[in-house]
Amino acid sequence: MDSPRKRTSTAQPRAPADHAERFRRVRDAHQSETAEDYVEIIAELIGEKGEARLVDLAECFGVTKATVNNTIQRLQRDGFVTSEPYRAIFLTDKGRKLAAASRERHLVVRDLLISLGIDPETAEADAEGIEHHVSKTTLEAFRRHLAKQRRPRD
Amino acid sequence: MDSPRKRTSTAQPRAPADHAERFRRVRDAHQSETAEDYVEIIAELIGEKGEARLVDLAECFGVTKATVNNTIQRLQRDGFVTSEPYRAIFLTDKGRKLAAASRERHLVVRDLLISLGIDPETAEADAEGIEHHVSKTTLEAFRRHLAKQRRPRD
DNA sequence: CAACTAAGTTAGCTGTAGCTAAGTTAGGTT
DNA sequence: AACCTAACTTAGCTACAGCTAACTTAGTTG
Ligand SMILES: [Mn+2]
Ligand SMILES: [Mn+2]
Ligand SMILES: [Mn+2]
Ligand SMILES: [Mn+2]
Repeated sequence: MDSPRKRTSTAQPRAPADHAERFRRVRDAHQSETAEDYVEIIAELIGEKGEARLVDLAECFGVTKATVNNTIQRLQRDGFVTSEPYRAIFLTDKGRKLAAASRERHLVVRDLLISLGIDPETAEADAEGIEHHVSKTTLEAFRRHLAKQRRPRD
Repeated sequence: MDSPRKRTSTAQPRAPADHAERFRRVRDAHQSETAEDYVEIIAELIGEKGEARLVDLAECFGVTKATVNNTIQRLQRDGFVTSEPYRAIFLTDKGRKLAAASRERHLVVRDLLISLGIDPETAEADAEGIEHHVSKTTLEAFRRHLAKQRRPRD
């Protein structure tokens, strides 16, 4: 007598306090967040050093190797990476796709912040959190704004 | 032989892959997030209906009453709210302060998104997640941008 | 004033994400 | 070939944040 998951989905005339759906989306974003950051960094490491080792990830995220190990197992379970005991970590196709999209979005968010006059250091830091909450629509708007900036008078 | 918390803090010449600190900040933001959203909504409910009831919060966040109950206990433990069994929930001074700051920031973030041409619906939704990752510096830049927009030629 | 119901509470479960401590393995050095 | 050590794994813990199911209370209503 309590399950809050269903929502009539009939696109009602504007429910009073329709906060719930928004908060649900934020919670969803938090779920995807770890995967997005991991595959992005893994792709980066593979690009830079040829392979992604657990110890590099630990250093990169500022967590212990044990934590990374757990996370990698979850990512493997969810089909983003493959890895055999004591070996490097690889991306699946699904992982590579997510990595590419995440990287793109990350850069757009960072550049947008910079375009608003924020210093690159802060922009990079804030982008790391903001990126996961930027919808397709908003990302598009960010891209448009950047394009406009680049050629002010067209 | 593994604790990743310390960082020499000597402000080194730019460590290679200084990602760690950024991710730490994102994790911190996630910790404060629940408190920020709750006090904001509680303040809103008190403003609108005179009091904030557990059942309203549950509806608002789209979670069960049991979940809200847990959260309120944590918020009480952390000094943001007071509440006695079967009674309404009130904000402490600390809670009211956090609520005011959160609301302010929320509005700035939302308005900034709108000012970039994003529809209010999407802006509101994305702001709900983004707000928690916007630093003081970035918030200031957002405010500046909004001021500039409002009076285009000064 | 009794009874019903909505609101709130409690107990007990799940999964994520972090940690420490202790053990194992792979691969380079001698 | 043996050995060291860094890399990795495992086990076992914590807190947060969600859930269901069952229970209790407060307040309204007949
Ligand atoms: Mn990123
Ligand atoms: Mn990120
Ligand atoms: Mn929020
Ligand atoms: Mn908010």
